[in-house]
Amino acid sequence: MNVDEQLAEINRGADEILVESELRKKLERGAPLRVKAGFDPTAPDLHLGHTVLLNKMRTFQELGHEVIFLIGDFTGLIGDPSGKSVTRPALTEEEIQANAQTYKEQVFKILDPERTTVDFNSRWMSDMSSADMIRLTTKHTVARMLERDDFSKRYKSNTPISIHEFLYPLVQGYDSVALKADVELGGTDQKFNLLVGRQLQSQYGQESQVVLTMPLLEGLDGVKKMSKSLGNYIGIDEPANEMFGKVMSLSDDLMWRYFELLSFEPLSAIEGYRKSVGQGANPRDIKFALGKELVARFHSATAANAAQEAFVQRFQKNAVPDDLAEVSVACEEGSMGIAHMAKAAGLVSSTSEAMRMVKQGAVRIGGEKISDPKAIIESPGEYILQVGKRKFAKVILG
RNA sequence: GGAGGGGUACCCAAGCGGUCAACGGGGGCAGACUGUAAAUCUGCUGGCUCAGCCUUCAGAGGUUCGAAUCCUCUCCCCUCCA
Repeated sequence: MNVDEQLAEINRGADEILVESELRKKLERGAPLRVKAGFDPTAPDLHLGHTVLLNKMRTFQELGHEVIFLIGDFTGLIGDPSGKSVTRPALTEEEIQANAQTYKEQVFKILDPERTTVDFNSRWMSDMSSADMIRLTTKHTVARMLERDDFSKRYKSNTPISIHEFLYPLVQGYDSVALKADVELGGTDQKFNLLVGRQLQSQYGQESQVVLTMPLLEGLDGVKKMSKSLGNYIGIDEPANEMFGKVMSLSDDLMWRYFELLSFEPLSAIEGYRKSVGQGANPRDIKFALGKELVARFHSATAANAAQEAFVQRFQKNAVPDDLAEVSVACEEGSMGIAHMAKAAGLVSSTSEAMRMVKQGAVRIGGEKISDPKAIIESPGEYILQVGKRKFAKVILG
């Protein structure tokens, strides 16, 4: 692939490339580039938001470059303040190790293991002497540090900034020095940190890395960025049906954003989808395609078809799922109140909630709606119990 | 070290002696509708042996017939001054 074609691939979906002419120069040398991306070890599970970046890393691999998946286990001790207006609590050593392990297990669903180096920045940071750390801090100024958006905001509004927060960009930047990175990828929220890397490299006498930022993927709510802590995510380890269902729960508008950042389909195909919806096609069917593509990527094509089929059965035809969980509920009195049964079966978290569900008409037994919160169910017996549209169980009373 | 402002349900945020299981918003859940777990509308959102009862308003005491609301002490957070 020639340089122009490579650049086009690299550009797809990217927010910014700083500086593109430098990237071109690096590519023209023909040697594999060292492409680095750092991951914060806070989230134990990768979600689709992370894969925006991983997909781009994969693109580099396909173009023959070397990718370094850097786990910021040392920086995790600091806690990146990016995008937050408050200091984040630092993680413990144990938490970081456990999370890092999970990362390793998951990234190869997307990345090619042959062309990936997994590294930890504690490797060079843990043993850095205090003197070297001070030398590192001489490479940057407070004024420049305060250029960073959230620092300057906090500074102006008299919100505290801890000294150690200044170290985060410096350490991340130093990682690029230690790794002699040619390119660093990151979310748009990482732009400042990535640029510090460029600066430090030249201070340490290296050629500066090229910075490539990717947009942040919005979570299921369509507003906030996808994150584990906000609960608005689709994890790449989730069961196929769950993943498919979550894709279907995206609003029709948000679906396009997901196509843009997650789909591997050519841009022209996506444009075609847009047109067809404009001409009256059901957005649901386009969402099916997206759901299938993603489920196929993380599970298999078979699983993707099954997931769609299950979805159609359950929500379009109101069928009871066939992979019903069986729950045995002990009952000595010969009968049991509906609310207690739902609670015992684990479909609701409290009997109070069960009562509410019944009053709202959300509870069915064998397809029959139960409207009396005090309904008595005979024991022994087997019942298909349903709470809401999504929670089912085969309850064996006895 | 000094001065001041705060800690209320999942989150934000009212309340400032009884009518408070606690306004409002967000989130979540449910129902209706539908072209989907989209959108929209409506309801619910501490627990229980549920027309009743029990435990909540940072923690511990106290005043009172009665406190989230008043008093005392403790813990935590924030701002300003030094």
